[in-house]
Amino acid sequence: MGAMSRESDPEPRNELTNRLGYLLKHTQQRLYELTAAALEPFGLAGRELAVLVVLDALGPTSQQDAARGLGVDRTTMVALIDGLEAKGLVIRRPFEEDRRRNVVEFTDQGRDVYAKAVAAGDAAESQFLSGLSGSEAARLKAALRSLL
Amino acid sequence: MGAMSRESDPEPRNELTNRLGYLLKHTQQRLYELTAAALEPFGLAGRELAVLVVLDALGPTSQQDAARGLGVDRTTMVALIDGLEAKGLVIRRPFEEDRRRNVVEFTDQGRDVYAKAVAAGDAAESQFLSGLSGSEAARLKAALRSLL
DNA sequence: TATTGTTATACTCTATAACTATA
DNA sequence: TATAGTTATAGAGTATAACAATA
Repeated sequence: MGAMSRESDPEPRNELTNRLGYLLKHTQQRLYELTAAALEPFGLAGRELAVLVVLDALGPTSQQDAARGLGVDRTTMVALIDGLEAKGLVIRRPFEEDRRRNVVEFTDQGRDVYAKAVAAGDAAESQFLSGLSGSEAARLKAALRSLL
Repeated sequence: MGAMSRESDPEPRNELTNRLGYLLKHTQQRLYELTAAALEPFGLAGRELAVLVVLDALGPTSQQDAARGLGVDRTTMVALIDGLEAKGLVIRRPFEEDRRRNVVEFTDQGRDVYAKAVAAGDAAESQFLSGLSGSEAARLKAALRSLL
């Protein structure tokens, strides 16, 4: 068995799995795939649910603030809101006190879909974390939070 | 202070920071930026170092196996090896026992740059983790590893 | 028939620059 | 002068499809 005979052993990775960058990237990717599958019945992408979570957290909000809350550029938020609005989940309203801004808020349908989608997302997250104990999962989140 | 006055409070995020997907994506992104800065003096991108780590872990390897080890498609690996070969860090050799394959291996310069770059990458990772205790950091890695 | 490397191509996600309107 | 939203555009990073050489 020389070094060229690894085709029967696709995952040695002893070194890679000690690298934080590798671990973060691949866990993120796997959770993203799980979440995408869980959200598919609602016609929502993972990042669309993230926008709705921000809107829910902030209440009726300008696109700029929503973008800041999500950590993306405001030009990126335009396209995200376009998509959510096309699906009838949010609406843009003019903001009278500062007419440069829009107010973005849920539609009734949006609230309904959001409630179901966020539950499905949470279930996917729980399933993803099912190999960890409750306190291990909590410590994982706490550690990540403190790194940000 | 209505909901539209958040421009002075760019990071409420009480809900977002409880979502694992958000935490993973953003910690990954921040570490990636730190690592990219640390590797810049060596003319290496973060994912190029990752390829070199795989090559180091596997020894002289086919492109296909390197791709599997990194979790990318083999067509993606072609471009990555192209870049590393153009920088003189690795070479492709024909593999006589199976002439469909290349053997990819380090050049002398590649070994040298790799040693320095991986040290710089490790330093960036340590700095990123400096807010955690040693055992917290170890538990974080262990938790991520067990999720994969 | 299956696999390796390659190319051409396209898709997703994101940002930068420039514009309009408002402040 | 500065900010909010928008558009056009471009750049990463990635994958799919199709091909030649080889097994």
